[in-house]
Amino acid sequence: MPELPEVETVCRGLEAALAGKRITRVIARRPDLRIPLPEGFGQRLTGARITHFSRRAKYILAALSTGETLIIHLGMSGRVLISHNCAKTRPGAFHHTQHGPAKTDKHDHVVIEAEDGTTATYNDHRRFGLMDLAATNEIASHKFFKGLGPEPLDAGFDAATLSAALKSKNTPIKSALLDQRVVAGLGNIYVCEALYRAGISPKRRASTIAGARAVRLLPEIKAVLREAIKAGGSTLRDFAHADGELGYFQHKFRVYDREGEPCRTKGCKGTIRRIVQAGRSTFFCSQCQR
DNA sequence: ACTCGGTCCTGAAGGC
DNA sequence: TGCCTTCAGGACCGAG
Repeated sequence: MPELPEVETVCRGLEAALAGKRITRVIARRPDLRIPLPEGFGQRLTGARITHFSRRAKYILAALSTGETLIIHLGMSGRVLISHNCAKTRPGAFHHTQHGPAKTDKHDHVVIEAEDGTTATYNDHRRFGLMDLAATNEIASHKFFKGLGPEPLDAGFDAATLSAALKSKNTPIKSALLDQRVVAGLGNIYVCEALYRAGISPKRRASTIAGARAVRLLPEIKAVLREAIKAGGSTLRDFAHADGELGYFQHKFRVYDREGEPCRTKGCKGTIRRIVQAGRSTFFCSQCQR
């Protein structure tokens, strides 16, 4: 389930592997991802040089020398597998990058090959992900991006900003934080984790978070994201986590997927509960989250 | 304008 | 053992 930290990790892996290189070949085995690949997808990419990769919310943006930007969303099962033509730089930890030609998985939907033989293979068994191409100077007004809220790790995202966004919201805070218009990039896991760290009940109305509770919540959102990026990034040097895995951070979940297990807050006798909010699982401790 | 539920997809896991 | 059902999730879309 790639959320902001996983997407950031994949993005850094792509930057290290492909930035500055020219695309020499594109294979679109399966054009029907969540939305169809754009018209002329392969032709528009082939020959282009990738200037750099960046991330906005859960989207990866690859700026191209052609004036277009390749937009990638990993959905919930999307991965990017990187393989190098040179055996010495091959990570080896992943079966997809063993010696010889990489084995083609039936969910390898798009393969992008660079001039030096480096390939990035987009694999997505549920096809919730997507790729699109748009003019770089129109990205900000592109439908995927125009309604997005602030980046949670930007310095400008402070308690006052969060407060203002929550003030008029009548949904539970859990749902509000999943709303990409409020803050961009959070998903189910990190919302649960941030609320737990801040000691705030996911059931509480978002409007009641504005003010003092937002001051408490804001640094926890930033902290959990930074820690998760660090966990992903720590294994990035060998590109092992350019594939969207959760890195080692999944072992650090304090509430997510821990239903029935004891709360880890010191002195708390609570048990982690699971409830469903807006069709999504929420994990929390009703003892120390108020 | 705002909120909610349904939808897409398929592999994993649980039930009988 | 094996079939069937259910669940997971991000973002969009339509209904209320």
